[in-house]
Amino acid sequence: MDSHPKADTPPTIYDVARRAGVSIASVSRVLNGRDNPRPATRDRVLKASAELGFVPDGAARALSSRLKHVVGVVFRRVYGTDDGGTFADEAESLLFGDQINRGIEIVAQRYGYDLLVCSVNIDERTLPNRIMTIAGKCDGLILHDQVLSPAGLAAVARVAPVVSLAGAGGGDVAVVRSESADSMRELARHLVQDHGYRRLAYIAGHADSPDNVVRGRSFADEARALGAECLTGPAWQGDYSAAGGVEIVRGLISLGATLPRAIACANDQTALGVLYALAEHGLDVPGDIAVTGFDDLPFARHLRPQLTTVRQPIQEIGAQAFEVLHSMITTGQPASTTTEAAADIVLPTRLIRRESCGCPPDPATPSWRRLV
Amino acid sequence: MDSHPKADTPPTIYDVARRAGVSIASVSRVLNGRDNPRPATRDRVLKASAELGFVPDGAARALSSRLKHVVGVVFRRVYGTDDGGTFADEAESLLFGDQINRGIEIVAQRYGYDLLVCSVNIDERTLPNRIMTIAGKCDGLILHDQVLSPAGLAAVARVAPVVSLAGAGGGDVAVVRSESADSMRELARHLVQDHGYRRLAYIAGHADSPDNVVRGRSFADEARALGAECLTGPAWQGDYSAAGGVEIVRGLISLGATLPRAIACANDQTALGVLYALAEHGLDVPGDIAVTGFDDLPFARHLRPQLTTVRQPIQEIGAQAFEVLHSMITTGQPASTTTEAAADIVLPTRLIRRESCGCPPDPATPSWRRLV
DNA sequence: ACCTCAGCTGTAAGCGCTTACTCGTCGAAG
DNA sequence: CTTCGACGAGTAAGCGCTTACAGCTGAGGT
Repeated sequence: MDSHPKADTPPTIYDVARRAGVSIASVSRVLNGRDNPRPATRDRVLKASAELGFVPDGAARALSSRLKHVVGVVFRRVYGTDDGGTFADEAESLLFGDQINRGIEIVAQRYGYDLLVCSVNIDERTLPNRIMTIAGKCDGLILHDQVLSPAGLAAVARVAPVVSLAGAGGGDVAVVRSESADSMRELARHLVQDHGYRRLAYIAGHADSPDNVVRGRSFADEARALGAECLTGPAWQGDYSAAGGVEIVRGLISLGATLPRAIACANDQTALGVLYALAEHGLDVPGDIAVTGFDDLPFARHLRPQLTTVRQPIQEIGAQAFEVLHSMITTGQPASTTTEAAADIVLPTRLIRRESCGCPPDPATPSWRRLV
Repeated sequence: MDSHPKADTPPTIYDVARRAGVSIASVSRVLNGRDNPRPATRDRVLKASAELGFVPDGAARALSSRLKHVVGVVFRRVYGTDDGGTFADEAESLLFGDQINRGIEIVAQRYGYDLLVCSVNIDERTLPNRIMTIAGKCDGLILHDQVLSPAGLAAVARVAPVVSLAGAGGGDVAVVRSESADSMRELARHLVQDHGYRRLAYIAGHADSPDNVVRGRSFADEARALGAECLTGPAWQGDYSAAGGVEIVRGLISLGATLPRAIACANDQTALGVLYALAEHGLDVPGDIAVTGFDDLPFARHLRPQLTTVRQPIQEIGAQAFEVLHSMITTGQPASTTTEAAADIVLPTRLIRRESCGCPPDPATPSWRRLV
């Protein structure tokens, strides 16, 4: 341990070079694992570097190598509509987004990348600017659903490689999403054929979410094709939040509407809200009304009743997103499977039948929420 | 909208300068809001920049200005011990850490900073290296509790300004934490004097967490000073996780030990586990045994019974951490309140009396978890 | 003993941007 | 009408690193 008069400025590669008695090129080579330097040189450099506590400057490295080894991740901060306190902390719950980020991070680390995260409030005025700033600080961006309009997406894509999650893609924007149509059709079949429900409804998510559109249409089409009725429309327009689900059910009930026998929700959170509102009015699920979600977030199987839902490989989505982005970064732009358009990856989903649709409970799922 | 033959390389400040017919210096000045350039020049630059879709390169900017406008945030990824599935997804719940990050982010954005986040697994071999890499990519670091040893902390602090959360500080490492001693003493008084419990226990968190040590000692000392008994020691050594809480209670019960009348836990998560294990054995809380937590995470008031706990201003901790770090970055190192040692900020906490200690329930706290 | 070639190491040219310093220019004061 | 000052704009010097290319050294071939 030596202690040089602790310069006010951190040591640079020059300091290391001087101390080791070599050129900065050699230092760089050693530190980057090139095999040119011979052992003796390598050792001296390593020693000097350690003694100085040298840490290469990321900015300089990035500028020189044209690679920052940083990917930007932008997701929407959820400010749930405050429903009198019940779901006021919904924004604080771990949702979809955080899990995807975890997936991204895990793979990113394997490639030596770090995440520059940025949660935005959708109605921010300066949003485009902020995203551009982020873009300047990383090699590529992964944008969650609902953070930018297709036009905005295209604009960003002109600046850096972009992967959009479950959002609108096209142009140079790659997309990673999960299958929605088949599983929603399967859900409709399950509800209509297996349980015999004839009157269904679909509570939509954000109207401009491609995923939501597909889910709603597939579900409704299949249900109707099987001779069942499926309510949709403005009265069933949610916003992916639990509060939204509560709103809709309360509204319908207060209007004296006859609720359908089964309600399929655009996502688990909405289903959570629906479950709450239904319980509030003494309605039994699935006895009186069946409810289903989409996502299969961890809490889905801890609810009472356990939520029937469609499982998305959430972390896998993040992982895939990074893989795609990484290939775009290294190969230069669009990175596609084989064609020359941007990639569009669709991950498989699976219908998870639990109690809320009317199926028997799974005794193998313990839960403290069922006990306390 | 024009579309130049889309160069394979993004436009630089030179391209903008050429297009606007000015020097790069002027472009830089305009883009950085200096007021020198006169309106006419400014407009031409802005126009050219917009047409080209120019976004300044963060690395170059950082290298030149010596400021990256990025702060690194490192926190521990929780891989809860798998308790047979019940708490297997504990790691996936939004906990303490995420909320702090939110707080950091909010303030950081105000200063034009972005977050480079990195969740680490504590037993990672390459941890020090990875943190050093992160350090090279940002202007300063905020390290959550339990990610680095004091020695490791000191090492990183030699490379960049560091703020440690609720962890060990000292040297050049600033610390932001919340008050623990007073509130734990108050809790002890409440349990002993208000409720009349004579046999208490404290389930500890990680033994090397300064916060944990203070909490435990304060609680035990006060309880004993009031003539009550307070169990501590190896049998009560938890690890801040729900699974840990379950473990301890189960162990004690299976050993046929007589449980104390009240159990104070190092944090809410541990309390959650304790509640679970107690319910598992048909014990009533607070009827048979009172249980308290620390943190006041959102779920605390949704439990049945509602959890009595000590509220930490979680987001505020993050916000303060950024403020401190920011001043360290701008003023150069240690940034302290007045002295010349690194800052040590202590935020106030508050005892929240709810049901689990024996107090009457608060009817004003609605909760879907209490309904479903 | 000389030449060749291979393998290290050093030299230097940027990477894209900020900014001190210099140079013009134009308006106002003398 | 000359001189000075203020201010806008250009020039160029880095910021700390990577890397192509040049230079040097010694081993092996003839």
